[in-house]
Amino acid sequence: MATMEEIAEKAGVSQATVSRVINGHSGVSERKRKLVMEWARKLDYQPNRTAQSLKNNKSNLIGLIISDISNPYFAEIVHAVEKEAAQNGYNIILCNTENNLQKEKESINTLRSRQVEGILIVPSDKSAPHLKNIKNLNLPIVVITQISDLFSSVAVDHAKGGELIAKHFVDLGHTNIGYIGPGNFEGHKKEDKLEGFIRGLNECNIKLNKENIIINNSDLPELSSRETYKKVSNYLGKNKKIATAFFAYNDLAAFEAIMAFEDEGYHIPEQIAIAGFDNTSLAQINRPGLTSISQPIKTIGHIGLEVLLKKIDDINNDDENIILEPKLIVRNSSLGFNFNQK
Amino acid sequence: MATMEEIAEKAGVSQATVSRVINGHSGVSERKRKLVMEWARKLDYQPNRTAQSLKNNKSNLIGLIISDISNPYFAEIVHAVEKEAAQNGYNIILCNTENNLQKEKESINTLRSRQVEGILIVPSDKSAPHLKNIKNLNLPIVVITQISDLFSSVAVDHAKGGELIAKHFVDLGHTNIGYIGPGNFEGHKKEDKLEGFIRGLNECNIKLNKENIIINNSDLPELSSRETYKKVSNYLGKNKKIATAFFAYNDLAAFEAIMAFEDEGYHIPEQIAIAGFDNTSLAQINRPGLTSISQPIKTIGHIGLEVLLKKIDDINNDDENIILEPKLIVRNSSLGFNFNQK
DNA sequence: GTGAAAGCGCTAACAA
DNA sequence: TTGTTAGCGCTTTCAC
Repeated sequence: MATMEEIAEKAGVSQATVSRVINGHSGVSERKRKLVMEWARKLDYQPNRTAQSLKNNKSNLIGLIISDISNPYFAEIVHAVEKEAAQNGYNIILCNTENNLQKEKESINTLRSRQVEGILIVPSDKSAPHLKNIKNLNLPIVVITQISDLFSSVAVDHAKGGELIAKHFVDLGHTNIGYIGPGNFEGHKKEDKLEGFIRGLNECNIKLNKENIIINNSDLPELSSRETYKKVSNYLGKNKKIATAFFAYNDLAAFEAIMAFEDEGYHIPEQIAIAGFDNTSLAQINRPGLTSISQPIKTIGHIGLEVLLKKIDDINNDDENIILEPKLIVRNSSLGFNFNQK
Repeated sequence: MATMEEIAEKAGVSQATVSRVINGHSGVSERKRKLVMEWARKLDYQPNRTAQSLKNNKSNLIGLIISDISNPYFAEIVHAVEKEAAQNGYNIILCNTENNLQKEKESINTLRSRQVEGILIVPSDKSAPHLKNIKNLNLPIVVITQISDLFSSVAVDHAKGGELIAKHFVDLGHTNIGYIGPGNFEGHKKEDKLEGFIRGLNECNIKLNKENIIINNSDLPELSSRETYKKVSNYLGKNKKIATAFFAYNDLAAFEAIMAFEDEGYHIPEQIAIAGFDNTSLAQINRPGLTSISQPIKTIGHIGLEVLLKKIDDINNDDENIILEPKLIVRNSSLGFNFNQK
């Protein structure tokens, strides 16, 4: 690729003058300006951003760490962030961690090495200890889709979302209710959705029976592992009095669960009501439509980057936790339940 | 962030010695090696990849240009490519073009500026003229998910996929058959799937009636535009003798079409058989399952990067078009059709 | 209005 | 075994 030096040579000016012209600085004679522009065009000059970064100590690069891009919800996040970043003159280096903490650590170091100006992260586990170490790094970090007590963050109130589902089930008349997903039972990691769900049920004087909590703490990619499917099948094999309504911690898990239920002969939604979380395109497309909690994805991407840019501008900016409202989207997967069945 | 210079100062050695130690070169005394390593650790040294890139003229960066990351199929591609790249010591700069040719052009220039060593691209339109200009750029480019006559490429045989669907429909007994998607009718861009579909039908002596071709050439993001939905609704409003089986050019379009059909009172699959393309997770999850053409995503990502790395290694390597076999995945969206209906 | 020169952090050739 | 030095492509200061 052509360099300023080459243009300078062709145009018979100094390399400094070429720099001035390319960057639109004033104080260059019209004659030379034109000459330089012409040669730049002829040689198809593209500024070397690596050299610029080194010199300016500014990379215009953002790191984006995602736990599982195969999940359509996270793909939408990537979409929103990339778009927003491009509009602000930034490029995205994407790191997919596959929910692997080790990869997450490595990604952060790689991105630091790459001189990214900041990192947007969807952490595998927001309470993981290694995140504390980065706190003192002087590297702007914003957590998205989860509220963080360590960094600035932008997310919906997951607990509130769980609560909405709980009340929805209770409103419909369910009393024997279950949950499918990761959770903080038995030493597992904290899951706000589950806590909110339990709180919501408790407020209606309903208890979440421990037997109806199907814990899935797989760190494997969602769909391919079929972890949820297995756990649900296992649950159905062991329990006589199965719950009539289940809250699955995300849409993907909900669909896996639905498959397991149906393969065991249970009809959805007539015999079992189910709700998911994220309101992905799948929830809308599927028949019956999946009741789910919608998160304002674009807003999360948009504000997430905005907060990050503010931090980049001044690292001493106070951390802020932007909490957005989840919205219950009711579809037939919960409405179609038949209370008159034997 | 700490630099080699700082480590050198602390350790009382020259910066060159620090470089030798960090890069594991031989010819450094054990004493100094340990000293340097210790200070590197203490200062949490991370090599500045920008400086390395500039010096070595090697960025270890790959550009990945995707037309629409919101499409789960492309998200899977990104997943596969990122994984493969990371394993080879490369990072990915992601550019989403939203099927916008202008953005595609800009992305390519941005990536060149960023000194990427090569580009993996899912082109919006593989016959777009601007791609020819990049051909002479000396920049390794590999097209994925489509076969290209300009660059190395890795993809399934889309025409073959269309053909498989055609034969499947005919095997089932359909004679009045339709297509939904972009195509080369009326000056629209070339679509291999459609051509293969038509060829497959012709071989069975069935003609694709022009009225049953629902052309959707939207450049907008797939799901949100609801372009396909509108086109299908429009088709249903105008036609009396609607086809009994439709091939939609991708799963997303198939689902949009299904919604349109159902909203107009047609039952899927009893009254209309439908098949998609890509075999996304949605196809499997949805009830009825969507008959679709499966593409070996991981293989495409894997081989795509492999071919690109070969080109990076030697730009004079011959172009190669790796054509993979599509596979027909039959599900109820086509099997459940009822031929006995009035 | 213009050019010479320093320097961003690093690698590698050369000298000692 | 070690240090000095040039230079990757660029921006910017300084001197003319």
